[in-house]
Amino acid sequence: MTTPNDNATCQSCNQRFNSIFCKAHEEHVSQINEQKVCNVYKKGQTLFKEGSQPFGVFCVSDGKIKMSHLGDDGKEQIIRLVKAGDILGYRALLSGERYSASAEALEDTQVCFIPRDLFIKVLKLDSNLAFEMMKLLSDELHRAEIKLTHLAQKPIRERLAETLLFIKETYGFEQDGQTLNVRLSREEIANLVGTATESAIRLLSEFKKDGMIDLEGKKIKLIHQKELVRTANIQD
Amino acid sequence: MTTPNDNATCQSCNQRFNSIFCKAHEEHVSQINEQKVCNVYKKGQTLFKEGSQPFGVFCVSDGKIKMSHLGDDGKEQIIRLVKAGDILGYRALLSGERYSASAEALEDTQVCFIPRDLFIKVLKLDSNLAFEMMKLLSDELHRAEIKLTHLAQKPIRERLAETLLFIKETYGFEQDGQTLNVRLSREEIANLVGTATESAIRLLSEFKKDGMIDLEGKKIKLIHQKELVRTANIQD
DNA sequence: AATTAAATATGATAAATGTCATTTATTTAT
DNA sequence: ATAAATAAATGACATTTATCATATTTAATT
Repeated sequence: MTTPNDNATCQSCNQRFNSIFCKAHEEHVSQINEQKVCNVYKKGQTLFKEGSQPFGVFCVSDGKIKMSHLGDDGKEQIIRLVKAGDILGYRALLSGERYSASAEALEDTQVCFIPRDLFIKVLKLDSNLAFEMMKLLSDELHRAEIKLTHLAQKPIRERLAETLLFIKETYGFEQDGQTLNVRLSREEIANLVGTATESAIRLLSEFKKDGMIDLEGKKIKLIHQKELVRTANIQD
Repeated sequence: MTTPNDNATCQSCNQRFNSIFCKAHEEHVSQINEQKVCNVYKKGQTLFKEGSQPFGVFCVSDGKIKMSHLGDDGKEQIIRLVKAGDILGYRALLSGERYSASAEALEDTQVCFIPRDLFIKVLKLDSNLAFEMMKLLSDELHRAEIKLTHLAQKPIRERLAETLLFIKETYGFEQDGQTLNVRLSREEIANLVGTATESAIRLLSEFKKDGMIDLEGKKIKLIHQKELVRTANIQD
């Protein structure tokens, strides 16, 4: 939580026009405002767990969250990185299923909870919101399909480079314009890439040796982005 | 096209209540009926190509279609199997992007085309349809995320078994109750699993030797499903 | 500050999977 | 029906990646 956020009301929320609610009718926003329940999750805290019942959606006003599946052998696969302005928990809700992923705060995070019935009601009344929701789902589906293809076809080196660039796209840089604005363990990076922790560590070291990145504890600097892009070998 | 289908009108279409339009208002169905353009695609024909502009959505009244990405090195990754009652082309349309996948008929297929503006208009007016659409997108997203996790974590043997079961779920069996009701090349099966063609071939032979399946040209019989399920090692 | 625990790093090795080459079978075209 | 082309099968081998062991560094706890 770097930027302080007045999320006393949804109307005055920093993320008001940086969210799925950007085109929602004012009246609906105010209804959401009245029923929302705000909360802070400390780094490492769980918002919800795979297998539990969704009772609404979460709207992030500040902070960072990872969403992940637990694979059969207990290995975590991170499927989404959530940032301020994003909502989460909608997938299971709209499918009418239990959560298929868990959500955990990557840093202290401020979140508002919107109850199920209200969210559904507003979605029904506000076609702008409904279309934004469909666009969000479609975009996520696209991302998932691309990732799926890359997991099937691209070597780990390329996927790691791509992942670093994806983290940058999501969370951006710190003030220095180089350091990724999130702290992830090597294991988390591996679970994002879809590889063994040791392989991720090894390749990060290589990337450093090759002068593409710099490592300092959990800080990762992208010092030669062009080369990273080339390494990622992205066509789409 | 095994079952003959009177798709003269959407109202009388076999798939009327087996599609996303099941809960749509009659009036909207009739509007779609008036503007739809029906078409037959022969086996191997392309409905649309990755990179081209979507002008509407396709609704399958009979037949089978594969949707696939072309990976960077030109290798096909099959991301969806489409059957009668399904719609396709909605992902790109709702994202406002060009197609990110190509669609090709796996057998002679009957399809109706619904123009973009009408589809959007009906989605806007018919909240039941909009919710069905969101559910469809959410379900597809779920599937993609599970697949992504399995690609990252499960060995090919398990993924192949899972794929065979997935084909069964999608297209079912022939009259004998054992033969998968679709003809796919070994290469296509590999591109569904996310592996090299030779690996798919080898493992299919093993499955046969192990008595789980029977192979006869492109016919695949699941003769010991229980064991296949065990091999797939599915937890979710 | 000292101790313990956890995370990161690195080497050695094994296992999984892909690639290439070749044979055999099947399909398609003439 | 025969030839040509394509797909399937199989072996040999190379490459990639995971696993295990261990060392080193960093962070957490007393």
